Amino acid sequence: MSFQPALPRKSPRQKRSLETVDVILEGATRIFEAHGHEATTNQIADLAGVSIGSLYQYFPHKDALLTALHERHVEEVAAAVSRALEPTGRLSWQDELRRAVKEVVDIHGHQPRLQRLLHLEKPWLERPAVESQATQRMLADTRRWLQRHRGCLAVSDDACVAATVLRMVESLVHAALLDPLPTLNQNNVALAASESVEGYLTMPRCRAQPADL
Amino acid sequence: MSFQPALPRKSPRQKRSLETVDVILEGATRIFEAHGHEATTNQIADLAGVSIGSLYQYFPHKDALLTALHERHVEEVAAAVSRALEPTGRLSWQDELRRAVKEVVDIHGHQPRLQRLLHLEKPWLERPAVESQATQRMLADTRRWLQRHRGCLAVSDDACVAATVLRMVESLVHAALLDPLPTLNQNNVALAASESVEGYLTMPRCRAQPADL
Amino acid sequence: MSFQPALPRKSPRQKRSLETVDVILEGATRIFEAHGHEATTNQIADLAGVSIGSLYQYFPHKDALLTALHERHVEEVAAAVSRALEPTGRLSWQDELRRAVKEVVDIHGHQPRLQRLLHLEKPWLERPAVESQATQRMLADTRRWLQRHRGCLAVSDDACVAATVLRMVESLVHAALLDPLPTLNQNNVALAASESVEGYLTMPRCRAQPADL
Amino acid sequence: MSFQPALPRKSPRQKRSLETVDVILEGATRIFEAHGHEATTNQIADLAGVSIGSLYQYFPHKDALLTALHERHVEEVAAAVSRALEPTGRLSWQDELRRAVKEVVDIHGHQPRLQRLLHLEKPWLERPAVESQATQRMLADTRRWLQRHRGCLAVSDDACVAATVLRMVESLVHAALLDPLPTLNQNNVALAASESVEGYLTMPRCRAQPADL
DNA sequence: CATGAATGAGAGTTCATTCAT
DNA sequence: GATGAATGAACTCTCATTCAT
Repeated sequence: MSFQPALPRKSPRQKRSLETVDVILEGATRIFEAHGHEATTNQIADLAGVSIGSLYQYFPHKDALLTALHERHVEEVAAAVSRALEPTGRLSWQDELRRAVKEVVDIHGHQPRLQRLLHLEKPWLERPAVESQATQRMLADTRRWLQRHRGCLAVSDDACVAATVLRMVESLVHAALLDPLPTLNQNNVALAASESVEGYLTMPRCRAQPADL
Repeated sequence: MSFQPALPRKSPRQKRSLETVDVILEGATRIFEAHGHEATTNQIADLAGVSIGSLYQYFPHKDALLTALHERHVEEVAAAVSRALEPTGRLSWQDELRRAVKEVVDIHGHQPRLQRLLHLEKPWLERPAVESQATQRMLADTRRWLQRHRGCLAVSDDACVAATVLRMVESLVHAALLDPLPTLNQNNVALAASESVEGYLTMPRCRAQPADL
Repeated sequence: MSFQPALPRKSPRQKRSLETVDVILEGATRIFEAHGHEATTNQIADLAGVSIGSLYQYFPHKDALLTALHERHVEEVAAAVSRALEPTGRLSWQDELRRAVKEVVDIHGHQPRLQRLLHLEKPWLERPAVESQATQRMLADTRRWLQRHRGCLAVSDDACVAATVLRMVESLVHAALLDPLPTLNQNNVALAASESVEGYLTMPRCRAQPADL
Repeated sequence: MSFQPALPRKSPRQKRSLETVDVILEGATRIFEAHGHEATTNQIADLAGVSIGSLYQYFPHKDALLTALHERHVEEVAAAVSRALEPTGRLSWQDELRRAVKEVVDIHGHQPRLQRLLHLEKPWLERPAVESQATQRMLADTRRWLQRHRGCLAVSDDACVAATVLRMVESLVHAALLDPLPTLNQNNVALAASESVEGYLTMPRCRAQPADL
């Protein structure tokens, strides 16, 4: 996965630089996961075995670390979704869906606290191009998948449904992993999410609008 | 709605005290909404028009403010859901559902950033009893509603479905308000959420488990 | 023991007032002993079962509490010394001395931390008249005792020797109680102090001054 | 005198760091002497001409400054005593004693208020190893001195007598410097202390225990 | 390029004291 | 007189960031 830190002070062109960036992000992952937003840049540099000065060589400020981690995460999810929704020919649309959901659940299981942080801090981070690109890719992949199965699904507004589906999965997964209820936790999110989406995609689309809301 | 601040240093017994607590939480709401976790206790006290000392007389530390705000929010949502899901006789289950979703959307529309903050910090706040009580109440209300409409819905595992439904609504609403996509934003969350839930509740429950995931 | 608080805002003329003052000083003793200078006026008022406002009715500021406690202590020591050094006729001067030392040790054993605080903060407290009076009394008592035993002791400069003797006892007792060494602690201060004084009082007074210091 | 700050956050490895530590302790000495425990970490940093951040890089909290100063003081006294009690061959034991006492008096004359503060806080400071080592050294030096003069002194329990002697000197010096009486002040402590010790060391050791105390 | 000592604005919090009730 | 809610100056300590070495 080719990766560029957000607004890097200096582009890591040499091999050692790339390793340094990696080692820093590794440390950042661990420290943010452990301490949330309280994590300090010095802790991160220490854990990474790098001087604080070097850290600031590659990341101009603390949020750049989160931005970079967020990019990585989005890329990872987008890649997984892309893979899972590729046409197989062998699987039913339901199974393809479940496969995709399972991938997403797995990815989010690793660093729940960091995920939460990324997810919720997002609006205040500088959004690098790569982020929306990945999002666009996921939306496009999902739309293609919907179209491929248009026979079974009878969905009219592709774009809107794709967005809703992605959000449903993302949201339920985040919620279940980070704030589990006795009856909705890590073990059954995947099922619940898949079922929700299936239900949503197969519901009768034609209904009367509600009367007096 | 009877309200108790989390772990108050000194329980406010006199009328003046209660007003002080209220005015502080009012200020906290506004400042947290404006500045997120960067909000300063001094800013809050200032906006509330009380001295910083008074703030600390009722809230032993900054997080206690968030805890109290969280309680209030949970109570508010629970009350709204309870109200919306009450038997009407006049409305279809779909309309009752939409009414409830709309309430939830409205509540979350007020202070989106604060909501996000509460959501982010929640797992590290001291959870007061009232919180889980409200959650329990919502779950119970939802189960009762499911049972009332069991004719149309044919749901087997009440508890699990109720939790999933609540989570779907909460999650989609949060996501759409706080990280809107072009095709899934404030204007159509309510619809998308209602549709998702409807789909989920009406999907054919009997299916073979997937083969090779 | 008739007692007047230092600079009382209002003289406690009525019985209830006297009780209040007493109860406050009781609380102050316990809190200062437990927390040293960190003790807060609110803690003291709480423990005394009195409102903070009432405390300030009788003691215009925090140090006034220490001043009052110091007075009480000095009075107590002076009274004990006075009693112990009274002519008995039955006891040798050594035994009278030991009796006095023992009294002093006993008094200081009660609240060592408070004693230390009083002793070391003393120069920054406002010295009420009663304090130096008590000190004068002790010095006078000691001089009288020296004179009574002048046959055995052959002391020339009464005043200076009396001061030194008092200081030796006070100092050794404080040091041994508050910063005990393995070989000089609560159990043997009394003996060590008595011996020191005995040695001092019986040493040959006529000596050449040191040569080249 | 090799010196280590108490529990340093970061051990100063470079020359610059060592200078910083020194300059901070210099400032701390002056400010504590001037203001007692009211001294402010910011005042100290200011006077030292370093930022408050630097201060906290080497001293994890305010008390660590006192701990470090205490160490320095103890080391200084121990070194002085050691030097003064070294065998000379030329001087009588009385003169050696007086020389030692004079050294101790001189050291304590420099920052009386700081000495007092150290003495007051001592039991609540974290005692670094160096402290008790210095104390042990002083005790050992004193015992050796006692033994060297055992011909004149006929002391049986070395350890106990050494502790008592050290305490006598320390205590009298503190008392006279910090709470002088008209007849026992800076000018004659040295004499009074020496005399006390002489008397103590030459008193007849064999006595009957007191009858009825 | 790497290092890590230095920076300092500003955060959270305390507590002696006042004064309206 | 008694109460205790209110005050706010002042404190300790943190941590993102810089820059001389």
